[in-house]
Amino acid sequence: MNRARLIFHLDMNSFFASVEIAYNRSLVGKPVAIAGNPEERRGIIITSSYEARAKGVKTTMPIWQAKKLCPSLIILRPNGDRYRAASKALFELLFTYTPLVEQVSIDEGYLDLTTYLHKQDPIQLAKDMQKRVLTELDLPCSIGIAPNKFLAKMASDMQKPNGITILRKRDIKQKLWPLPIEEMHGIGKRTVEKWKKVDILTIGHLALAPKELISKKFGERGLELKERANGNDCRIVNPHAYSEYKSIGHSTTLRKDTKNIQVIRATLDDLAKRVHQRLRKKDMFARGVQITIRYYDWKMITRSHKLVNPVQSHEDLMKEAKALVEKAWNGNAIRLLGISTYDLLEKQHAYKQLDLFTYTEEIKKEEINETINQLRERFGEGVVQRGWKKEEEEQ
DNA sequence: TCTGGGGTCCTAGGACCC
DNA sequence: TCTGGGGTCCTAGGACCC
Repeated sequence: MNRARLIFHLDMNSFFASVEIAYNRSLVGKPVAIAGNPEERRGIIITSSYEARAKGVKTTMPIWQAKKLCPSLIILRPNGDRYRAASKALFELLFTYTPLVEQVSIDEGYLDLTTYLHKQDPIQLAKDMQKRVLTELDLPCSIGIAPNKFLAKMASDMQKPNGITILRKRDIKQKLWPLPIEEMHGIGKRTVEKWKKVDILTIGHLALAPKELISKKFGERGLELKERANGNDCRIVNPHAYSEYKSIGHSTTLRKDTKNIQVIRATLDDLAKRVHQRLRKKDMFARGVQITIRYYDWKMITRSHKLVNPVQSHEDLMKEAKALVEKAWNGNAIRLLGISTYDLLEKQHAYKQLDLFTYTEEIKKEEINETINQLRERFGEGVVQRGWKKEEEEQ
């Protein structure tokens, strides 16, 4: 049988807020929140420090509501460059332990330390890692230690901030199964009620539920979750997973819901420009374009289109997006617009593909010319010309 | 004054081909 | 007159996560 693995899940604690506090030590111990434009309606809480959370401030809460709960709340605009720089430093640090680091998002990742760790105590190793992140980057984190990704993820959530939690398979009955079903990673608030309806209220209920019931009500996905609830998860730690972009897009909530075609067009143009800039920066082309419309009533639709030739330019993206929006828009007031690209190709592959296209066109032309020459040789100029003429007429 | 913006993955139906 | 089944691609929608 396979040897048991040793997987760490490292999760930064209120990452954006912690980075801001690391930059400005006068914020230490204060309720800090990161939020979008406070003057506009898109001003929602993105994340907040533990002092703010203690007052009830939560992610996605509108600013005015957070202020009501915590009048002394210090609100900061997000500073993406800072967070990306901190994230880069974090993962560089993690890579000093093992090359088997899989970044999952800007602030969390898995490490496979199975071969790295011969005799060393995993808890000691985690303590060392956590201490280095804290002293070298001024940032707090929690670490989960387990034989697989799912258990490591659940473990890192159990103690925050600055926790280290070990979750062995033999611990799951006691530590994992009592948790309410909504705390299971992979079960969101949209399906909680569906689980509860069949009397699955805890992770333990899921683990012990009859396979037939799960399969019937929740399909393949449900069976997979049941396996995980039993502590089984054989997904590997893949260091390349994060860099392989599957889609690149932008979306924006408009200042006001609108039916104004000029506003819609200008917004699309801006989105197309930004998507183009990101594609160009990554040297990528897209073979698919998708638009998103969210209406005033929160109803959302998407329309997508596959392309024969990969695109990257602002103009091409705008052309595709505009056509999709014009076709899909039902005339109701629009709240949000988005453009996304998918089926991405790196530049050299895109060129290869374009070249191949040109190449086959060339071959076709050559073949046709050759045929004409052969006809000329056999029948003389007149016949050939009549032949071409005839074809044109038919078309 | 309810509810951002970046993503991934899964499902289901229809078209089309063999 | 009736009429299989599998595979792939495309599209739309939705759940979920950070």
